[in-house]
Amino acid sequence: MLSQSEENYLKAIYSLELEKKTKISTSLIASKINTKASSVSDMLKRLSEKELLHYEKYKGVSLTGAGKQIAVKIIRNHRIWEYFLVNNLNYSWNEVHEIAEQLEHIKSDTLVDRLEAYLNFPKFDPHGDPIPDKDGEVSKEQSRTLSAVQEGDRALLIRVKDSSHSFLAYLDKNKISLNSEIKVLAKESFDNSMRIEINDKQLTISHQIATNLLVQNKN
Amino acid sequence: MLSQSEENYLKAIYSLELEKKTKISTSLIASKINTKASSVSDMLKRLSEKELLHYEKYKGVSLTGAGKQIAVKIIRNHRIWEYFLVNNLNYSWNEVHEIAEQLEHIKSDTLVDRLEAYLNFPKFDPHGDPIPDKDGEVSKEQSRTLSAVQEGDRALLIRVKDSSHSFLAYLDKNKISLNSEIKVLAKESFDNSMRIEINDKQLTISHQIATNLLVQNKN
DNA sequence: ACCTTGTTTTAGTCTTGTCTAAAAATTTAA
DNA sequence: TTAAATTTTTAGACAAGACTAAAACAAGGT
Repeated sequence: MLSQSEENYLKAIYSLELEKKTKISTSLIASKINTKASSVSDMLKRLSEKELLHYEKYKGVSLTGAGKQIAVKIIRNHRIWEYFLVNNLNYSWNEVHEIAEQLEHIKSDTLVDRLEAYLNFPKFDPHGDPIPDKDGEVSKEQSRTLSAVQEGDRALLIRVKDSSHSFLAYLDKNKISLNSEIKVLAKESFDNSMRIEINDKQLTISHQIATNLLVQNKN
Repeated sequence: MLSQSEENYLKAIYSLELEKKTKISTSLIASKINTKASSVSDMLKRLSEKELLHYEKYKGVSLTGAGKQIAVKIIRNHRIWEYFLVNNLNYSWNEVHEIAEQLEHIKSDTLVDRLEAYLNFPKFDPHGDPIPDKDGEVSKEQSRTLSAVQEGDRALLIRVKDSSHSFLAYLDKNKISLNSEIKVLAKESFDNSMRIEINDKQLTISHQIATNLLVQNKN
């Protein structure tokens, strides 16, 4: 049985492996989970003894199959709990992260599966992130960032890349919500900002914002 | 912010204060939470520094107001989560304890209150134990143990004193469930066992069992 | 190849919570 | 009211997980 701390390391390493294509370094992990490189070093040793990751001193790490499986399970737990908090307990999408960070570590062979069934097997969490099924399979949807959309085109906002409180609060303030249609009115080539229309309102957003919004083609 | 361990000590001491009228000793706490007296001694020192209990060496402990408040909050959390697990996720009453032991420690100012509202403010958990409200108030119902019921009388089973897995499994096996009417057919004065009728079945139960079943008068 | 810089690891310390063994205090009992 | 038995506390160790400071290593530039 793993500790919460160990689970958090696996989760962090997993998501780093997805976002960076390179080997994962000690300091990268340290900055991800807000700790010191020396602490990470200690933990990597422990996790590699448990065969949850491959670790060669100074060479970086990669998760083993077993490690990946646990990481996905924790992410699954997290997203299902977030769905519950937003849909059933009326939390808004920027309030749920801290609570789900705790709930994801509850140890039970059946709890999350039953919760998932109770919620009718949701496919995506409140931020549009896909919920892995019991076997860790993720239903892949093809999406691209809003910044890749051509001038004049329309697209459907289906997911946010950044789930930080401040980003979500910005979106709420500007009435940008999932499943809204976005039309790209103009792109400024100088700074890559863009003018968009969403829910009948016009708005200028920076490149930073646009790369954190994931969209699908309108069907 | 308290650790889970600290919260568990407070909870244990609180329930000992309710069941025993005497001062609570180190070894009593140790046996309640399955640890060693020396560990308890250490923890009592820490908790009394935090003003959560009164502690004089060799003299036993009692909770302060602040300590009691925290203990009640944890118990409230526990019972609301148990209610959710049984009523919404279809767990049976003997499966929920371990999971609720974890869920009760989730830190959030709003989570349990919202869950309580979602569940429509239940007054009792699946074992018939009363759920304290937000301010720690418990709606007191008057009950007595089944063993106090006179021969020939009827009563309503409203609560179980022992929530151990084995006791609950025994009750399930014998189709004894909350809110069933029980008629006391005969009492054996030699060993205080009794013959009862419940749900149209007759059954002989030991004194031990009878003292763990709490009943109310039939109205 | 060598030096400088930056990253990673090691060594040693701290805290929380546990344990065992031994000492101190209390209670019981003769 | 002393001695014996029991309970409680202290002392010292250990494990997990974090930190700081120092040492070891890797890499890039010259």
